This record gives sequence, structure tokens and C-alpha cells, in this order.
Amino acid sequence: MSQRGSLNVLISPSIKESERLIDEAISQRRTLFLAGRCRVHYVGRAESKLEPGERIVIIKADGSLLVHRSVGYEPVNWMPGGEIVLNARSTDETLEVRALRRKPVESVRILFDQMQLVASLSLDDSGEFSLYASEQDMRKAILVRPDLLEEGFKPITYEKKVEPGFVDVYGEDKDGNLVVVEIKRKTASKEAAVQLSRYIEAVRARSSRLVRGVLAAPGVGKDVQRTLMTLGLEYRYLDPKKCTEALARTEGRKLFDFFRKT
Amino acid sequence: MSQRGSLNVLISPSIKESERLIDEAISQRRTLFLAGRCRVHYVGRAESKLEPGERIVIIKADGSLLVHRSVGYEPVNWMPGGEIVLNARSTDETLEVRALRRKPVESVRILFDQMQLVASLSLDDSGEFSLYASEQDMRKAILVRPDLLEEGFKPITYEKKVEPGFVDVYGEDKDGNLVVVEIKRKTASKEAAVQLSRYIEAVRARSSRLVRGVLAAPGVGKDVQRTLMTLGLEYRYLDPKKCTEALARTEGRKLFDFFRKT
DNA sequence: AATTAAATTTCGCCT
DNA sequence: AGGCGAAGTTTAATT
Repeated sequence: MSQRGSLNVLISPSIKESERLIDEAISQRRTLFLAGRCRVHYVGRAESKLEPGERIVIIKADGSLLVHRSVGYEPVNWMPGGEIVLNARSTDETLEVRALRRKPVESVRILFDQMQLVASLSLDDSGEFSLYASEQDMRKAILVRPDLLEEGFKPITYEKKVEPGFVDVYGEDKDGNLVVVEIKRKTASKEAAVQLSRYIEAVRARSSRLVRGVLAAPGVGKDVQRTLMTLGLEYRYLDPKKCTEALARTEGRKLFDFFRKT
Repeated sequence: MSQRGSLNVLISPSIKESERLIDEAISQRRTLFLAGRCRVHYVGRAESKLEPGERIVIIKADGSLLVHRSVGYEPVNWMPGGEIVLNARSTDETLEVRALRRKPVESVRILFDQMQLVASLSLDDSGEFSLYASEQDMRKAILVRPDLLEEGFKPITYEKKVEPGFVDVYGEDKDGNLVVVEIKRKTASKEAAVQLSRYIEAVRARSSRLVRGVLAAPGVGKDVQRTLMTLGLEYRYLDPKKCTEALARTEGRKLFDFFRKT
């Protein structure tokens, strides 16, 4: 066994050696990395079995477990983190690692008959993760900083249900006209314009007020400008990065206020 | 460096050492497992950044890349497998691992400033994965619970040899007609119908009794229904999940009996 | 190639 | 705790 600091690594260990380190890692809630030949059985929301082959297994501090094959983004078997009971026990030739969940009831059983690598590590990770500008962020940004859309815009509701679906943001401009806003995170396609047009029609059918349609996006595709003209809609440049910054500055406070008001 | 067979492991290596092994692993399309302190930047469909912390990185033979934090089922950053360009290069203090995709255009950049573990492995994995039931399980289920196929069905043999190959299940219905059953684990294709048709012909050539052909599967592809009609065959919906449950209930006992009788 | 639908979806947020 | 909607969703199936 190679041990440096808080890192324990076993290379081509025996079943018994593996069991010892895995047991220890589980009880200490350390991160486990396993590579070896195994079968896997899952029973719970569905049922599956995986015939023998060499795979990677990751077990995290929160009990989440991942079984990865040699290709593919998704794990072939897994257990989401939460209230998971983990344990490992071995017979002479086999090491069984089991994960149990209660809600919903399900279990993953991994049966190793050969181990390539067992690594027990402790991951110190407090680094912040930030995602820039999802469509939802851009919507929130407009709610807390309506001037990002245009001077004098007042949001009334968001995710408003109208005939064909949901309007992203719904409000009125400085002249008191209704405004329907369709937000796109990326360059807007013709579909976005058509979709907005449908919303507009639905809103106009229910109101005698003047209704404007605004497509807000970081850009529009070729010909979309013309489509917008034809449909009597407007385009407004909206920078995702600025939305993210605006959200970061208001720090959830104003957003919370808005949500309370509506 | 510890090396046993096709497994290369570096424990607390330097940036330079890491780069060498990672480069080699990438060019040889081996599976890579990394643990260390890093930042991550993603640009593509959205943008994200992950501040420094200790994480796990997996790079697979198909180019898929996963960055996992110490908790959680989902990777914090990733790249799905496919046409991915991978490379690693280091400065004095930093090792940058990059993954690039063209469709859509996106990139993940991982910047390590400290390495805990680098493992390069080759995973030999051809084991079949089956959700709910294998074709064999479904066959067994029909043997122990013939009514899963239809009321009054009596299996005679399974894996019966006929001209073109093997009939999955062979039996007779409540009216005494011969029944040839072709089982498919997933949505049945036109090929399945044609195959069944060949078996039917072979059986009819040897018997003067009426012979029915039944394609049992959880579904049929588009147009397959019409093909079946044309060939004078029948389709019977067979739920893999129910097959599994049926097998679990009978718990091998009845199955054993059946195998002894025949 | 583009579109649709399903997933052991997971995850977050609101009721 | 349950329900609903989004996701850098991914992946398989279908047009």
C-alpha cells in the first residue's frame, strides 16, 4: 500500500486487502475510487444486471455511487447521494460492495472478482461554482433590473400561462402598453419569433390594449430580423454576461422582493 | 511510478510527470483517472467557472470527460463522448487538460496546480447490460408463466432447432394449434418478423397441423405491424418488467421443474 | 440530419 | 413531503 498524507492507494490488491481499505473509507466518509472486474445488479425503480467486465466505481462522501463503463457520459449503474447505506464484505473470491436507499427503496450490488486499483482520498473542495446566464437567469435579471430590457419597463409577471404555453416575462412599457418578452440565451432562431408571435396573438385576443412583442437575446439568426418585421415584433439585444453580473450584484435580495410582491 | 501490466499509477506526482502520463494515455485512448486541485472553465452552450478545489476527473476512451466534486451524483462539468479533441499541456506550475467539441462548439478547460493521483488504465468490458430482463429471462418467464403469452398456451420446448436456426419457444394453444414464439427484449424490428416467418415455414413443412407465429416484444417498430399482417403473423405485447417479476416470484423452482421434465 | 420522447433521469424551487 | 419545470440535460428512436 502506498500512503502519502491522506491518500491511500492499492495497486492490484487482493480481495481481502481491498475490503479493508474500502471498509475504512466508507466508515470515514472518504471518497473512493475503484477499478476492477465486476458484475452489477440493480433492483429498485427498475431492475438491471450487468455481466462481468472491467469498470470504474466512484463512491462519494454523501453516499452517491457511480459505476462507469469504458465509454459514455452516463454511469451504467448509480445511486444518487443522500441517505444511503454502504457496506463491503468479501468471501474468498468475491468482494461485494452494496449501496442501499430507503426512499425510494433500491439497491446496487457490485461484485468484484478482480481488483485493479483501490484509492481512498479526501477531497477538500469549497470552490464556488457559477453558471453564466441560463435562460432562467436572464429572466430573473430582467425582473430585478427591468431597464436591461428597456427604459421604463415594468414587469408584471413571469412564466405567465397563455394559450400556447408560457410567456417568459410579461409587463408594460413606460407608455402603459402591454409587453410580452421572449428570452433566448443564445442567438434567436425564427422559431423563437414565431413562438413569440403566437403568444402575442393569444394576449391580444384577451386585451384591447396595445400589445408589443419583444424578443430579447444576445443575437438573432439570419433572416430573423425580417421575420420579426413581418410579424410586427421587436428585437432587443440582451447580454447574458450582463444578466449574470446584474444578478450577482442584487444578490438574491431584490429578486426575493419581486417574488414576494407578485 | 507504479506499473503493473496495463495499469500506470502516479501518486502525488509533479506537474511534468503528470503531463507525460496523461499525454500518453490520451494518445492511446486509455481510461484516465485524475485527482487533484484544479479550476475549471466551461464555454459553449452556456458558460461556467469553478473556483479552485480538489476534484476527480475521468476521461474515457470515447473522449467523454467528467469532473466530479466530493458530493453529488452529477458531474459539475463534463463533455459527452463522441468527436472530442483532448490535450494536456503544462507550464511550470499548471497542468491544463482541455476537451474540445465541434458540434456543438464547446470546451472544458481544467487547470491543475496540484496532483494527488494519476491513473491510466485500460478497461476491457464487453459484458452485456440488460434492463429489466434479458431475452433469456423473458423466455424463461413464458415457460413458467405461459399465460404471459396468452391464455391456455402450453409450451412444449424452448430453443427448438428448426431449419434456419432456433425457435425461442415452441408450444400449442388452447385449441391445439402449434405456436412458434419469437421473443425480442426491445422494440421488434422488421427483421424479427421476417425471421419468425422463416421458422414458421420450416415448421409448417414438417407438420400438417395449423401453425401460428407470435412475435412477443415490448413493442414493434413502425410498419412492422403491417409486415406481420402480410406474413400472417401475430404480435403479442410482452412486458420485460412483468417477466422479471414473474421469474422473481417463481424463484427458480418451477423453472427447474420444467427443465427436468423436458 | 433534425425532431421527438424517455430516463432508475437529477436537481432545484415552490406549495 | 409532494409536484412542477428546467437541464450545458443525455440517449435512443423516428422522420
